[in-house]
Amino acid sequence: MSESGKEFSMAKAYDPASIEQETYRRWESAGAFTAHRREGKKPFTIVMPPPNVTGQLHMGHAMDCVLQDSLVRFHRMKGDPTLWLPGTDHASIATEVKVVDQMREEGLTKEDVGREGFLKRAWAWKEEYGGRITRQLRRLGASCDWSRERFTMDEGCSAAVREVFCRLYEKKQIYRGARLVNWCTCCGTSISDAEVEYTEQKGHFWHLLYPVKETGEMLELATTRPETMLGDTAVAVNPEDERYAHLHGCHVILPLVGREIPIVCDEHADKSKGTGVVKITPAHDPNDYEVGQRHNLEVIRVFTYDGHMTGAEEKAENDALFASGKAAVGEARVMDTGKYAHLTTEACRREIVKDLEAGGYLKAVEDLSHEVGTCYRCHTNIEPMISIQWFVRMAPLAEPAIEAVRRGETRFVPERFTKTYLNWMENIRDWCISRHLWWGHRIPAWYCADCGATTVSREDVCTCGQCGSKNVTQDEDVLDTWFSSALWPFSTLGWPEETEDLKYFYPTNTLVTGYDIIFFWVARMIFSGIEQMGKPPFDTVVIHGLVRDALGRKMSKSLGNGIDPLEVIKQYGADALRFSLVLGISPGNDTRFSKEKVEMARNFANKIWNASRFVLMNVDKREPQMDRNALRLEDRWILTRYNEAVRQVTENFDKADYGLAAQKIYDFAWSEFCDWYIEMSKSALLGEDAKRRENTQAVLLTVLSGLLKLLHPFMPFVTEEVYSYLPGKQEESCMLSAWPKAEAALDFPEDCARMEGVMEMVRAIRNLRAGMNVQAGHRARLMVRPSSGWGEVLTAQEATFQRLAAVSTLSLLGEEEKPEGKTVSAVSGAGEFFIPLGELVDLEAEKKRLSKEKERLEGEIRRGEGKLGNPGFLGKAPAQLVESEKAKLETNRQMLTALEKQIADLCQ
RNA sequence: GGGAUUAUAGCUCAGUUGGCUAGAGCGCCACGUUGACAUCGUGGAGGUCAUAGGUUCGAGCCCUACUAAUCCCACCA
Repeated sequence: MSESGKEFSMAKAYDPASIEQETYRRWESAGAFTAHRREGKKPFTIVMPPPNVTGQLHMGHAMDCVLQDSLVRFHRMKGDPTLWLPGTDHASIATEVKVVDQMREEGLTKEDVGREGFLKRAWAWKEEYGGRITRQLRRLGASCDWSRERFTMDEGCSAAVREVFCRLYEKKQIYRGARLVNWCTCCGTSISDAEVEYTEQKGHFWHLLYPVKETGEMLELATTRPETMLGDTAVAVNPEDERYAHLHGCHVILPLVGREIPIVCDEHADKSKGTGVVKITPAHDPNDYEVGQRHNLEVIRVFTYDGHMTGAEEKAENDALFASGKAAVGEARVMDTGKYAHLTTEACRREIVKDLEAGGYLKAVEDLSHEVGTCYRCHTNIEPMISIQWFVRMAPLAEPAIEAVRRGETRFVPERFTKTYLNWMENIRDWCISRHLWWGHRIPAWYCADCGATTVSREDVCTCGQCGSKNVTQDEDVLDTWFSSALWPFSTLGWPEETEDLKYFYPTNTLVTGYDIIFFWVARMIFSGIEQMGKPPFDTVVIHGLVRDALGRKMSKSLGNGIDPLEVIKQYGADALRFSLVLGISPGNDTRFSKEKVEMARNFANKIWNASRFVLMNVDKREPQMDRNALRLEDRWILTRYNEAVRQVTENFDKADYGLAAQKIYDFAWSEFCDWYIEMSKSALLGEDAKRRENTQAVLLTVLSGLLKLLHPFMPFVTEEVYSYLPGKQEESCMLSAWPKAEAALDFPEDCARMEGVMEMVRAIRNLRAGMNVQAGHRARLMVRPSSGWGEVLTAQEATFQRLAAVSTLSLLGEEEKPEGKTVSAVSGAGEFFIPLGELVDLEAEKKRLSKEKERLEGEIRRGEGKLGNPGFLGKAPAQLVESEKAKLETNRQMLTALEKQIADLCQ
C-alpha cells in the first residue's frame, strides 16, 4: 500500500495523447494482460474474432474490440482468471487478391511466379502488414493476452486444420465430388453458399420457342440467361399440366445447336409460372442440376471457369479425360460451342439472342428486375457451375449443433438470434470447402496418377496409399478460410495437443461478434466444437450491431464514408472513442457513429479528470478515515447512490447490456457525484470542522475510487491515470483492482429521501431566481415554512442552500408566521419558502407563475385521486406503491394549500 | 414467399420483470467566468411514445391488426 500516489500534478484539461500509449506499454510490460490458470477457480475466456491479417482497423472492429475489452476488464477485476485470446486470420481470398494486385503492378501473374514464389510473396505481405492491425488494437486499449497470440496459418492452427480434415474424411463426413457450386469467375474459385450475396439487378426475360420434334409445334419458355441454352439437355413440364400432356415422351430440337433433347415431367416445373415450361441446364443451374439428377440427364458444361464459352480445346481435354476413365463420377461433358467459343458469357448472350431472333426462336423480351447472386468479396456475378470440389457433409454435424442451442447450452444475446441460427442450421446444405487458391491450408489429399486412388493424410505423402506408386500429386486447392476459423476456440488453445490451456480454458465463455458473421463463423464454430471437443465452444454469444455512418449508411470503401478509428483516437483519445461506441447502444441493434457523440465522450473523460483533480486538490496526503457514525446527510446520500450505481452497473454487465451500464456510470458521475456531492462537499472542505473535513475527504475518495473502477472497463486510460494519483489506495493499478461491491451497511434510504427533498427545494429556488432574472451574484435570504418533520433537515443543510442556491441565510417561519416585506414564494415537498426580492417582484408575473404551478399541482392531485379512488388499484397494486401514491397525494395537497395561500396573499 | 428489427423531443438514441409527472446527449433560448472543469455551470422551451383496437386497477412497454423503413433467408424457368 502506498502512502500516496504519484506526485500530484494534473493539467487543467485531460490530454489523452500524453498518457495513453505509455500507460498501455506499462500494462503490457508488467504482464497485466497475461492469463494465469488457477486450479479450482473458474476462468473467464473470450477468443477474439480474428481480424484479417492484412486488414486495417475499422469502426466495426473497434466496437467489437471495445465490447470485448470492457467485458474482459470487468471479469478480470471481479477476480476471474481471465483470458482474452487474440489472433489474426489469413483471409484466403482477400489476401490472395491483394498479393495478385501487387504483382500485377510489377507486370507479373501467379503463373509467372509459380506456387512457391507466390506463397513467398504472400508470407512477405503477411510479415509486412500482419502487425498493423494488432498495433491498432493496442491503441484502442485492448487488454488481450498477446503472449498467446495466434494466426490461423501458424503451425499449431495448421495442424488442427489437418487433423480435423482427416478425422472428418475418415468418418466420411468430408467427401470429394462433382457438384453444382457457386463459381466466382473473377476470384477463379468456388465459394460456399454463405459467401453468395444476392443483389437486385435489372435484366430481361427472353421468351424462347423450342420446336417439338414429334408434333412440329413451338414450345414457349422463358429464361433470364439465354446463353445457357447451349447446355440444355432437357425441357421440363409439370406432370399434372394438361396443356402439355400430349407431349410426354416427346423431344425438342434445341435451336442453334440442333441437339435433340427430351421433354421430361418434373415437379420443378410450375404450372402457374410463365408458360409452365422450363429449359433444363444441369451444368449451370442449381435447380436444373437436381432435375438432371432425377432424370439422369446428360450434364453439358458450356462455360469455362474463367467466364468464357468453351471451345474445341476444352472439349478435347474433356474427351481425353473421359477416354482415360479417370473422370470423376458426375463430371460434366464439355461442349465445343463453335462460333461462340471463347466469347465471354456476356458477349455470348448478345450473340445468342441475335441468332435466336434471326432464327425466329425469340418470341418476346420482357424487362425484369431480379436477385442475382454475387461474390461477397468482389461482387462479380457468380456462375453456378458443375465442378469437382471437396464438401463437408452437414447433416450429421448440424443435428447436435441444433440440439445444443435448443437445450440452451449455448445462448444467444439478444435471444432473437437463436432463431436466425436455428433457421439456417436446419436448412443447411453441404459446405463446399475447397477454394481454387494458393494462399491457405492446402488440402491434405494426394492423387495417384497410376491407380487413381486418393490418399488423405496427416503427414505429407510421397507414395500412393493404395498401390504404393510414387506418382502422387497433392490437391492443388486450399481450404475455405472459415474452415480454420471454425476451429479457433480450441485450435488456439493447443488442440489437438492436450495442453493445460485447453483443459483449463475450453469451453470458452462469451463470444462477442456482429450479426453479419453468425453463419460464416459462429455456427461453424459451434458444430466444430461439438464434433471435435464434445462441447460447444462457448456458453454465450453476444451479438452486437454494425457501426453505421452519421446518416445511417453502412461504412464502406466504395462510399468513402468510413471513419478511421485511429484518426478519432488521435483527435479525441481512445477512451472517448471507446465510450462513444458503447453509450446508447442496445443489444443487437446498429448504431450510428457521430463526431458529436465522441465529443460528448471526450467531455466526459475531461469531467472525470477534473472531478478527480478537485478531490485530489482537497484531500490531504495522509489517508483520511471515514467515521461511519458521523456521516452527514449528503454523505449518506452519495454513498447510497453509489451503492445503487455499483449494483446497476454490475447487473448490466452480467446481462451484456453495455449501453445501459455506461449510461448509469455517466449519470451517476456527472449528475450526482459532480453536480451535487462535489458542490456540497465544498462547505465541509473549506470549513473549520476538522473531523467533518476528514470525513468528507474520505467519502470523496471512496466514491471517486469506486467510480473510477466502475468506469475502467469502458475508459481504461483516464481511469488508470487518475487512479495512480489516489492516496491510500489498496491496489496500485486500477486495471488490476477489485471490482466494487455495494455495501449494504452504507445504504441509507431514508436519508436519501431527505436529501432529495433538499435538492428539490434547491432546484425550486434556482428556478424561481432564473424566472425573476435575479443577478447570479445577488445572495438572497431564504425563509422557509417547513413541512412537518423537515425543519431540522433544512436547517442542517443551510450551507447547501448557500452554496447551491445563492442563499445568504436560512430562517424558519412558524406555521402562521408571515414573511416580512415583498417576497416571491414557491412550494416544494419539504416546505413553502419565501425570498425577499424587493423591487424585483413583479406582481402580475408572480401571479402568473404561481397559477401555472397551481395548475400543475392540481393536475397531479387529480391523477393521484383518480388512482387512489379506484378500488381496482387499491385492491391489486402492490401495497408499497399504494402507500407512496398516498404520501405523494398528501404532499401535493399540502403544497396546493400553501400555494393557494401564497396567491391570496399576493392579491391583497 | 418466410423471418427479424426499427418507429419516443429539431437530430441521435436510452427507457431492464407493465407502476411514467416519459429521460439523456447534441442543437435551440436566457443567464453566468462563485478557487475541479467554458471539453463548464444554472434555468427554460420542445413529446397525443407511428396508427387503430384489445388485455389490465394501470400500457411507451403485453396482445391483435395496420402503415412505413431497414435487414436476413429462400425463390424467381
